[in-house]
Amino acid sequence: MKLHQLRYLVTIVQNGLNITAAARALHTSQPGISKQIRLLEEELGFQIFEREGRNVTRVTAAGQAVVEHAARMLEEAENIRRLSADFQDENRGSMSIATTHTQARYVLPPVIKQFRARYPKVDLHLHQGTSEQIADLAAADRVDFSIATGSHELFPTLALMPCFRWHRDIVVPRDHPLAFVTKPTLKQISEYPIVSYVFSFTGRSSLSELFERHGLKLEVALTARDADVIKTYVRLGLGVGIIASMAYEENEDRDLVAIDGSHLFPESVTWIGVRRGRLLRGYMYEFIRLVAPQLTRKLVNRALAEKDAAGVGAVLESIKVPSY
Amino acid sequence: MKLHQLRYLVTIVQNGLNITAAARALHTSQPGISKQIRLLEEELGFQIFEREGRNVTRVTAAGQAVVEHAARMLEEAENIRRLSADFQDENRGSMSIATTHTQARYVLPPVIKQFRARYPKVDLHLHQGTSEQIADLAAADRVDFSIATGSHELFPTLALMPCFRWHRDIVVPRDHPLAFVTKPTLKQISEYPIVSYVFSFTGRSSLSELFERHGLKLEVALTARDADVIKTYVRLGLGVGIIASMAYEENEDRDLVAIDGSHLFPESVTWIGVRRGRLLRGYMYEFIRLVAPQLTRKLVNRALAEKDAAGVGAVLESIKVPSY
DNA sequence: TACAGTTACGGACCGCGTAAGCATA
DNA sequence: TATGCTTACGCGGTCCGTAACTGTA
Repeated sequence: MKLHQLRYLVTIVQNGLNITAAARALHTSQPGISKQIRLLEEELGFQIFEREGRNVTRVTAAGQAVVEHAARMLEEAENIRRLSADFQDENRGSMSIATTHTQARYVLPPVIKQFRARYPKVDLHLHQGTSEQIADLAAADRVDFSIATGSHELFPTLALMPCFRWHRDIVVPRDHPLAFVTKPTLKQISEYPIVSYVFSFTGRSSLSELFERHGLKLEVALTARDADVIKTYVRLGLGVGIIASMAYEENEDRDLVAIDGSHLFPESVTWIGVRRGRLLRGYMYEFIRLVAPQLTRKLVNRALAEKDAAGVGAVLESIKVPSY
Repeated sequence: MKLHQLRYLVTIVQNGLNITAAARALHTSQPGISKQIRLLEEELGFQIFEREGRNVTRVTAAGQAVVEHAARMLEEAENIRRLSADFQDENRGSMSIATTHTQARYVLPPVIKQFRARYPKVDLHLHQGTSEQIADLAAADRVDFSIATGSHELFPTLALMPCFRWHRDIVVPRDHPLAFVTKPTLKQISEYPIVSYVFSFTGRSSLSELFERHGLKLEVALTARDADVIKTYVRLGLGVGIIASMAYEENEDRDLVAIDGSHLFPESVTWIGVRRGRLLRGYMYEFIRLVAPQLTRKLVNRALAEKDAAGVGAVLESIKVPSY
């Protein structure tokens, strides 16, 4: 049993049992992989893959068990390499983040700016996507961090740590009737068409449900994927915008009025997720602290050492999560 | 980074930083190990060992971290090999048990007999010793199972699972005055010298303390390490014996009377311990069930998957532990 | 006829063991 | 002088890439 045989094995599984694809991913030749897998199967004394003719079609039950142990071994090997990188030059390395539009556009810029100033030699990679795309990247271990809101169930392998709480703002043009109301009611808002996020209208605790529960009719003028688009159409007078409070920018949005909607809409929490059991580079702890000062190195380590989401929850239960 | 380099590394640590000893343990040459360690250090970019002249004297902080990750990798590798063995011939293999005299002499014989009948091709190794010796064997991962009573704190890396509860018996010759008392009091017993286990007189909840709490004087005639010796001296009329209930044998001990002492002395629990995170062979699950039917395969797996003793405790909290 | 995997082969590399060298107690 | 680690070197095994072959959609 060799480490690279195990690496081949899990890469084949990750590539949908396509050996050629695995070979490309590993920058090596396909025959080499085939042979090593055969040797491994020979050594273990049982088939890892079921084959139909020449093609690999399924993982056997025994094979599945091997793959799981192998994956854990490779993860530890990766941890040792990260250790090595940290001891060689703790200021050099790379860091990849998958996140949603709101975080990437409004929350992260000042964080990234500070981080870059402190660690100029760290290569940064930012991937923007939907929750599902972020989950895929995280599941494939293609990113170091995931930063998003809600949807805990999409990220079963990560330790999700709360960064900050935030609420919704109602945004209207300066001359809009609502601009003169300090604490509008749902009923007052329902008199105008709504412009908000697509995902604010799906699932439980959606805007639609909220209005319905109050016996109000909700007229949706437009659903968008990000606050920039929403603000644009609010400016055009299409309706009343409901956006994340972080998305209202004092300077750029002077022509709009943001009204605190925390008395109307449920609070949300932005979390940062790291694959459990991972070893973080020194600068990664610093990055987390820039996003969420309450997440100390010690706390993060304890959370990452937990073996399931429930354990992580227990560790983080008592920490104070600031408002944005 | 190669698997065998990591194996060399942890073996050196296990052998007190003596490379020559590690080479002997690994059945290979000392220069080979030295070289591989140097290569590993070169690859990682930092020293794992501190050296004074030519001798290895300490593990560096970074090295310690590497050793820990490496140990986990090797454990997983071992798990894969065990998987392999199980799929090749699930009835063949080996199994080693470290246990105390009472368990080895009175509890395990019928268990082992059944096990041998079911799995004749499994090599059995039984190591008898004190709690401390058992703990050492378990810590060095030299045995598959530890079976003992009390002293949880000696076994931090094991998952300790309760097998059965047992109490103490008072044993006297058939013609002894106490032989005619069904439910003797501590006071009645204190009128005779006591013959019992060495360890029954040490630590908290010891016999001495028990008698003292009741304002009684305890006269110790003899302390022994096992019940066979105790019974022998009880036969000689040296005093009243206090032994584990399992140690009274209906057939062999007809000349003695055993009086249930559960109303006088605290109850004990015999547990079986397995290193957490280990993969067990099929027959090992069967062995556990022979010792303790309530420990199902599923339950054992859940216990072994926990990451600390507290987690194991939580998993096993609700199971019913039979009396012997 | 593409595509995926196997078989065959030569070259490069690498780990092991032996033997000799060096430092320390 | 014994112990323990390093250096040097040759052998054997192994892993890789290329190329040719086989089976399948």
